[in-house]
Parts: sequence; C-alpha cells; structure tokens
Amino acid sequence: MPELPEVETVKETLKQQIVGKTIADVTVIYGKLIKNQDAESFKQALIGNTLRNIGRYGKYLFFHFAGVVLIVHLRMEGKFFLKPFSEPYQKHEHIIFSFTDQSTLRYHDVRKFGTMEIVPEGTEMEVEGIKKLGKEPFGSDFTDSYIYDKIYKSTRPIKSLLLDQEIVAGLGNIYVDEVLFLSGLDPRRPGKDVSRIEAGMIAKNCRKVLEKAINLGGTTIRSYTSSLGVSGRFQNELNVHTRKGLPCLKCGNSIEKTRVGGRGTYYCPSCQK
DNA sequence: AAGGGTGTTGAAAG
DNA sequence: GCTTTCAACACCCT
Repeated sequence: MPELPEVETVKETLKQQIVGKTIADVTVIYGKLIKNQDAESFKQALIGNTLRNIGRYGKYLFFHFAGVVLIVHLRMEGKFFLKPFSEPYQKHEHIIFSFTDQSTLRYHDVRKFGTMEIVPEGTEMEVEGIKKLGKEPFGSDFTDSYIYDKIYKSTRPIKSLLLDQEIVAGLGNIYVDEVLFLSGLDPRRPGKDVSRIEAGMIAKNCRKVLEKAINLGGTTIRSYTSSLGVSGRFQNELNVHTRKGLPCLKCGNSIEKTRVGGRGTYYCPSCQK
C-alpha cells in the first residue's frame, strides 16, 4: 500500500490508535526485515519504551520513542494491524509489538520487502536512503525551478525521474501516472525535453493529486485484505492508472498500457505528448 | 499451468 | 558519473 498518501493515512490512523502505549514485548518471526541489528537488540531497544509520536517523510514512517526512533518502510505490501493479544498469529505477520494494555500491533507483509531500523533519536535524517530524499511536493520551495534543475540534463524518461525519491519524495507508480496525465506529458519523454513551463505543470499537479488522495485516505487497488488505515477512496478518482482499454475521461480515446523503466505505465496516447 | 506482473528500492552491471 | 536491469518474496492472473 505504499505511496505518500497511503503512508500518510497509516501514520494518522496509527497516531490516533497507539501513541501513548508502552511496549511490553516484541516477537520477531522474520528477522530479515530488521536492518543493521539482530532481533534481540531490536527487542531490547523497544521493550519498556512508550511511543511518543509518529512522523513521515516521503514513504518512510518514524516511530518516536524516548532516545530512539523506529524507521519503517512498507515497500510493496507492508501493512499494520491492531489486534488483541489473544488473537492467533496469522500467516505473513512477521513482527508483533505487544503493548502493556494487551493490544498488539502486527506488521504484515506478504512479500517481506518491508524494512525496519532503529536509530538514535536525532540521527534519523542522516540514515542511508533518507538523507538523500528529495523535496515533498508541499511547501513553497517545490517549484518549477526545483523540478527543472533536477531533470533538464537527463536522458531518462520523465516517469522514471519522478519516481526517483531523490527528486520527489513520496511519488510512486500510481500517482506518477496520474500527474503525467494531468500535465499532458508522455511518460517516455526524456527529462531534457521537458520545458520549464511543463516542469511547473508537474509541480502543480503533484500537489493537486497528492492532496486530493490524502483527503480521500489514499488508493486501494488489488488489496487482498482490508488493513488498518487503508480503506482508501482515491481509486475512484484515477484518470489512467489501472484503466487500460477504457475510454480516456478527457478525450474518449482508449487508455494504453506500456512499460517505462521496468514499470507498468498507463497513459492516454492522444492527451499525453 | 508456467510465466509474467505486482502500490519499492538498492545493488550490480553496462 | 549516469542509466538500465535484476533481485529480494509470495501470490494472482492469464
């Protein structure tokens, strides 16, 4: 479930549900999710600690405890479920955080791509993969010039550039397709062939798409189970993504699917040049 | 019914 | 450097 709007939704939901709870125990079933640390020291860093707050940057979640921060990336299919202690473990539940009030937070990840890492408080922005993240599309410094400077020399397709987290933090496959549709740009167009004006359209449409998606609780497609905070409604607003063969909502021509930078890509051949 | 595709990203290869 | 391909893993769809 993980692009910026979905991660934001998870963050907000979890904030309401578990901030203030104290960890009584941690059960690590699949330890490979944990980076730079063994399961035992991971547990010891958390047991007895109270969750103070939850933050987000790009697609990363930050669980703030006293002295340490737990950094989580959901990758392709990571989900959190809040369940009573008595509930038996289910398949694909890899790490269980038990709280002193008998509730448990369970990390569920069919493909096991997600990551968890504990770092000292205050060092979280220096962590590999985070320190190089680009700007999020909110805020006055996310401008046509910011985008243009990042792409104007590149031969890579504009879609790949916008998926690059070092350029825009938080966009993923769904929302990039939507941003390029609204901007009227062919996803295969090389970055060097995108004008400053068009870069401005991209900046504006990133904000538009992400804000709307956040307000609707994100997008839920191909979800096998309902997960905490992931009953999104933005799937009803998609213009191109998942709409192969359906009429373009702007011009009526058929939406096509192709492959750009190894990713499935939906676009309208007549609206996007 | 085997093979390609999947909301991601880092490492390896060219 | 910069760009492209592939691997990590399990499951769904053709």
